Amino acid sequence: MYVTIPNPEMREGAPGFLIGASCKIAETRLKPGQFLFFEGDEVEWLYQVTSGVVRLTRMLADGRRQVIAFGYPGDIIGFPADGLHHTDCETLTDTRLQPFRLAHLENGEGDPALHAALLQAALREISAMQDHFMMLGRKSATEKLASFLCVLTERVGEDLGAFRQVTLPMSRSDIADFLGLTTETVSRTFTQLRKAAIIAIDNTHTIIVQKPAALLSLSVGDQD
Amino acid sequence: MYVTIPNPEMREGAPGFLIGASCKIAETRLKPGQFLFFEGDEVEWLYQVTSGVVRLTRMLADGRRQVIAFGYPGDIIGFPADGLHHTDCETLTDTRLQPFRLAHLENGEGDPALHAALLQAALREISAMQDHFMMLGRKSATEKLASFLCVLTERVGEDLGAFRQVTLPMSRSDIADFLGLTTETVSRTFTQLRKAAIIAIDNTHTIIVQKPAALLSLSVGDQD
DNA sequence: CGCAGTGTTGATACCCCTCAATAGACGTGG
DNA sequence: CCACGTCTATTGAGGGGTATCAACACTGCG
Repeated sequence: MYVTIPNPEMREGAPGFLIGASCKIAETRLKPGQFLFFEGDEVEWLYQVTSGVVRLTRMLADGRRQVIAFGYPGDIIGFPADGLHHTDCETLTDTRLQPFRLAHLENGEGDPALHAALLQAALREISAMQDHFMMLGRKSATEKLASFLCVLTERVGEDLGAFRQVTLPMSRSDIADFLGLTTETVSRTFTQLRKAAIIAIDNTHTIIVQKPAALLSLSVGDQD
Repeated sequence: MYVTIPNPEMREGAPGFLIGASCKIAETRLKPGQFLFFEGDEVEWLYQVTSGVVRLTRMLADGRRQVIAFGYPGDIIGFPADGLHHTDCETLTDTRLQPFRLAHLENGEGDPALHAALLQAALREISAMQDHFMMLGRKSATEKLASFLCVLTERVGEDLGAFRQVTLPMSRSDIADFLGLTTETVSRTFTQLRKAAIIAIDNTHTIIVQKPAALLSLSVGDQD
């Protein structure tokens, strides 16, 4: 999931869950902090997140890290290049995953609907990553964090009477490495949004959006 | 083409040219500055660049632009999401393109080899974009430009006795919008590399790499 | 020759990073 | 239940890298 350009109509749409008839493989269950695969591993399975959240990361030789994406329910992860994983994948919460054979993407294996769904997921991934380019290359810290919160609130937020609440299972440094910022800047930007009464911070990992419209404005750079 | 992480072994490899038996559609020829498609257009064709260079861009409402990729010979462009293009595509030079029906990616249409090749191209695209995330999110201006020049030199550079020469058909502002910088910073960084005698600038669009090793060092942040 | 577009260079501002200290959250063990 | 240590998050001070604004040079073309 690339948390980038807020869109009230949710262009991407939740891909829905693929319960192909030919899918007889049992769901995988993982506890927080477990690794599903590492960069360089051979790809045998794709996974659709059923519940929970995972984090895809890539490292530079000198230790700099980039969080490539967060995987939320409905997202399909594990697409290979040249047969190999090019990211690490770690769970952030209790997570359930539905595995699919890579062959289902590559040749369908007798389930054209599943094949088509996996291919569409890969293509949507490309488009979503393009949004994220814009985020990383062209947006300010405030725009980045506002976009991040907008999209997450829209997709996984819970209604709370007048407001909307969203749980952030990832650390500040995960958010920073996703948005191309430092933890300090992320923290300061949270504080700034809180002081502007746009959000409230119930606890570190629970955000209440008090002014969704203002947050959306900030995310597209209307003002700052 | 995502010009990102220099790799002497060229992990991605040139995808090679797909001259599927079932491909009877004539090559498309375009002059510089022509548009192949726009964001929002319906996707009917994928294209493999045969010769020339194209530029894929995406715009923000306020005019900020992100160059998503440059398409060099061998690259396949035009992957849709939800049936639509999500970038504009403009030629930078005289360009020849081999069109492929989208259906060849979606269901093979009787040519499994072509189907597989197009799918692998899409998957490699995902991996290459992940490299570009690292570039946009975590690299300095010098590292960005050095990486850019390293990869381009490796892939489309010409031997010139002891040195290597590369032609840059794109403008400084195209490079800036690709790397998440301003034209001024790109220009200054070029000057800095020239003054360090790492590159020579024959003319604006022709670079001679005098110290490839030094350029590679800069690209991975060994020193600065 | 003159003009427009592109690229370079300079001066300055400011956003974000870096380094550092403090505060808060969480788990463990007494 | 509290004391303690560790890890994460917040806040502060200061500096650096890149953007911004502006002027000038270069190139191509009518």
